[in-house]
Amino acid sequence: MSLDTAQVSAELSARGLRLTRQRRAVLDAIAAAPCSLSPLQVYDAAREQCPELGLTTVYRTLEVLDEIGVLRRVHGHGHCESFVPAATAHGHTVVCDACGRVTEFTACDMDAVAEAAARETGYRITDHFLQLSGICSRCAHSAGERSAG
Amino acid sequence: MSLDTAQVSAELSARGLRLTRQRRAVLDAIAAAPCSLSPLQVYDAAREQCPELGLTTVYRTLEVLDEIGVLRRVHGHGHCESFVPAATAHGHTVVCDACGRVTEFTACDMDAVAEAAARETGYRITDHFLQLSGICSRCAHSAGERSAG
DNA sequence: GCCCTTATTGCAATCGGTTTTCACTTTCAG
DNA sequence: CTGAAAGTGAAAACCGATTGCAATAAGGGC
Repeated sequence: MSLDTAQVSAELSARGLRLTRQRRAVLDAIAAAPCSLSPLQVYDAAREQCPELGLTTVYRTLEVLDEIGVLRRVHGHGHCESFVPAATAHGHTVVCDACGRVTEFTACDMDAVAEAAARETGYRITDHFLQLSGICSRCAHSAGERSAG
Repeated sequence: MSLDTAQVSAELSARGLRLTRQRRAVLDAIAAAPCSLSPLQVYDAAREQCPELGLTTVYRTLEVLDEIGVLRRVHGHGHCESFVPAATAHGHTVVCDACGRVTEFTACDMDAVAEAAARETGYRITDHFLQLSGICSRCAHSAGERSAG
């Protein structure tokens, strides 16, 4: 997914931070994953590229990368916190219940929902957290093949 | 909020479960709270009414009450899991960023959003988690008074 | 009321993820 | 090279959640 190393490096150094080998490994692990990863999963995956990586560093790195907007936190698959690459624009995520794959979508017409909710509750709505779940096309296909064959 | 003891008792006994002093304390604590409570907060609150209540029991009780639909889990205020009384129907929650108050709303036209997401991603959408956040009218008022006065 | 069965409870131990501490290493500017 | 600051890993601390287990309490039958 869209993880431009040069851009990340620029984002970091703009804040006096550095793109280290460990941070690169974390980034690569998340970019390569087909689904969201928990901190522990990031740790496991990134250690294949950087075996001396410590779990502490993973947590710190995830926090940094989330802060600068390179990663996005999602509530995924039983884990309260998992991480995916932040996509281009403001988007939401769909999680596949079968394989855990995370896909972003942008067709988010939440304005109508937010407005209706505001009318009903009297709140001034400032933010929303929306996450859909379902079955991705790949899993739907393989399930179809299995039940058909 | 709508926590009818008699009805809860019926729900429980229909499943061979019992409405104990401890469970009543948990229910009362959540019903009395103006916002969602984490398990630990429930523990603290309920112990005022039932000092010998154990934290273990709180966890087990929350699970039971969630299962029978008396409580609802929400993602609230930094806590991954908090609990509020379940309102009448299928609804979503708005959380006030200022005071933590949780209000349910039913105006949920997610079908359109889900359909758009399905078109865009190819997923078959089966479920959604939506939570809005903002400022409740009470907090909006007090903030307005403060800045105006 | 009493007895019996079974749900329920509290304590203490444990677990697992997260955070902190701290001494050491790396990076970068001068 | 040198110094300052960012970054790191291992171990310990932390903390919420879970589990095992013996004691307790609730509710039905009598």
